[in-house]
Amino acid sequence: MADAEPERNDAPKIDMSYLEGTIGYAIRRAQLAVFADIYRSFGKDGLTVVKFSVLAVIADNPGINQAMLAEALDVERPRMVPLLNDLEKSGFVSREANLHDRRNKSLKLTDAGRLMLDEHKRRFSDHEARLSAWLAESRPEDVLSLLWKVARLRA
Amino acid sequence: MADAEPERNDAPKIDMSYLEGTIGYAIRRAQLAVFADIYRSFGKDGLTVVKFSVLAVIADNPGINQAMLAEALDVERPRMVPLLNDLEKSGFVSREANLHDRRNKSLKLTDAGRLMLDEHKRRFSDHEARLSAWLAESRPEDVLSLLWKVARLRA
DNA sequence: TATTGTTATACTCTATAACTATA
DNA sequence: TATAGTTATAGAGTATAACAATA
Repeated sequence: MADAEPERNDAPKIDMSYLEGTIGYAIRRAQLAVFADIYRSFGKDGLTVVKFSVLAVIADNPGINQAMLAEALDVERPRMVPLLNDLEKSGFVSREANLHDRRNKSLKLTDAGRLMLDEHKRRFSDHEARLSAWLAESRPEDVLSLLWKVARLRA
Repeated sequence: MADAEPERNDAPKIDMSYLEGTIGYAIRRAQLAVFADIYRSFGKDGLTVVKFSVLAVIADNPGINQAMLAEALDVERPRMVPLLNDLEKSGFVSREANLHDRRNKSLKLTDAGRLMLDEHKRRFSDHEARLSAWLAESRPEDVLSLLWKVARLRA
């Protein structure tokens, strides 16, 4: 009943008390629960979280180049290449040559990309509403209990 | 200055306001910051976080089998095999045949495994002390700000 | 039939190094 | 020389399917 006890009643009796008392383990489980819930909202036909993030940043920063985008999202530059290849192939992002500095490519959303992003923002807000409601129910004060509360979102 | 603004002053001016307003993005960044800090404490010669978790669970549940361990840590059963192979090769874990049910293997820490675990628990507590001190400095009340505060741990 | 440990496969992610074309 | 995009590579992590031994 206490928020600090993240037990599942169907699980066998394994002593996890040490790990469950650490913020590191709690935040990892909480993050996985949140992402699982996001994917629940995105659905089978949905974008990955990373691609959604890429579209969201390009939308608010039209003309941004790949290096800046990678830095903003804290992923390595080489990671952006297959990601943007896919998004370009899907018709959501355009890569235009930058005339002022031909090393750069200027990233923009296509109309289809804008529609896809908006649709996923709607789906994302379903997730956020679910999470907010879950936390509003009874929000633990200490950090560890709060993270375990998040981790139990639709556990 | 406000806790809700996770800006880095060295970064270029990119509008990240949408993602930074979501718990999903904040908890991901917070989790990465926490793990980075754990690895800072574990050091170059240290275990991975997963291997540390495996040792910690076996220590408190001697004789546990691989399937139960996998379920407890929420990793797939096949993942445990190379993990335990490594830990066995390193001399930290023993896999004994279970006489009552010969499908099972009974996992135990070796003396070296116990020493390795204890050493890493000490290093882990350094991390936790650093994190606690960081949060005690000024702990934001709302979840989003709290996560961004965590995410800025040694950012 | 069901379960444990295992193998195999495939895809994603992370982290580097190095190449090319530009500047 | 430095930077942007790219290629290549290697190591983790994730997710499934399937197999042998055992129950």
